Amino acid sequence: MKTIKYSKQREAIRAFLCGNRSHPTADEVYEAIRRQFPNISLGTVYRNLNLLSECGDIRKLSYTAGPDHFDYDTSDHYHFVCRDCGRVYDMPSICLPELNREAGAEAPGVIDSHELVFYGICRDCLAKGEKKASGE
Amino acid sequence: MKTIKYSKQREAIRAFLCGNRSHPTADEVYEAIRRQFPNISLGTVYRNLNLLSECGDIRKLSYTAGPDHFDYDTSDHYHFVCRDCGRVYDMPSICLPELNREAGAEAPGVIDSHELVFYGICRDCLAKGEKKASGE
DNA sequence: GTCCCTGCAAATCCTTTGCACTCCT
DNA sequence: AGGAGTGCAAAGGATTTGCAGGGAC
Repeated sequence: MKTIKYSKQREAIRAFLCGNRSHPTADEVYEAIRRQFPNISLGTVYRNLNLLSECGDIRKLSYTAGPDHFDYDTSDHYHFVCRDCGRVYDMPSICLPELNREAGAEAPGVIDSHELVFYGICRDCLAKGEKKASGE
Repeated sequence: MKTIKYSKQREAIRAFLCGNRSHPTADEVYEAIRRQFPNISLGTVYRNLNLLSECGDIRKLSYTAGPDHFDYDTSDHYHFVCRDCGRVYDMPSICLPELNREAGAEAPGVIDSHELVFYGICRDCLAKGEKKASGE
């Protein structure tokens, strides 16, 4: 088991994620932490985000071709991904044990109980799409 | 509406995908088509895959940080993604209208009925993992 | 003092794009 | 002829990695 030493940069990253419910990307974390540590590098942010997710302190969400998102909430919950803007939302309070049982029986492997993702278009992007369509 | 002209490269790509149930990546398509058109370029493969998916002839599956996968089967069905090897599998014959209704009611947007993805570890990778674990 | 962590830059992976040329219609 | 399609190479976004110096223990 690898030893982990204290670093104030890592604690700042952890604290930022903890107080943030929006599943920020590495770049968003970088921009936020930079206000506190102007010299921090993006590489360090990536290294720490990966470290924290390997420890199980946070979850790394790789659900699109775009940038990964990071979630401080490691409890079981599903996500919704907007195909338009790439944002990741929590799927509120949906618990589907019968789904996992039913799906698990036919799946080509073992499904992580909380690794279920719905894809669609979020309300923000729907609103923008309608605005654009009516304007043309 | 943009005019689309015939190209033998595109038809070869379409034919390859049609006869392939494994959701190949652009690179896998490239390697396969190269046997028929040794001078085809990866850029052309990407352009045609995007063109075909814009036409609705195929589906582009962007479910991980790794390479996208392409699916000739455009009918409604769900997918399983292996977090280990990145492969995409079909979820066989699972139809969950009650899931879409229940989930849709609380979702932060409109869910595409067939855009539901289960993440986990596939049987192949489970087998490899066990082999590696027992060997150490 | 040792080893982890950092900042920086270069490298990597996947995908898109600009350009000159070719092929379809 | 006109414009879509091609091959090639360069550019692009996101992430990882190598290295020399700095900090935790």
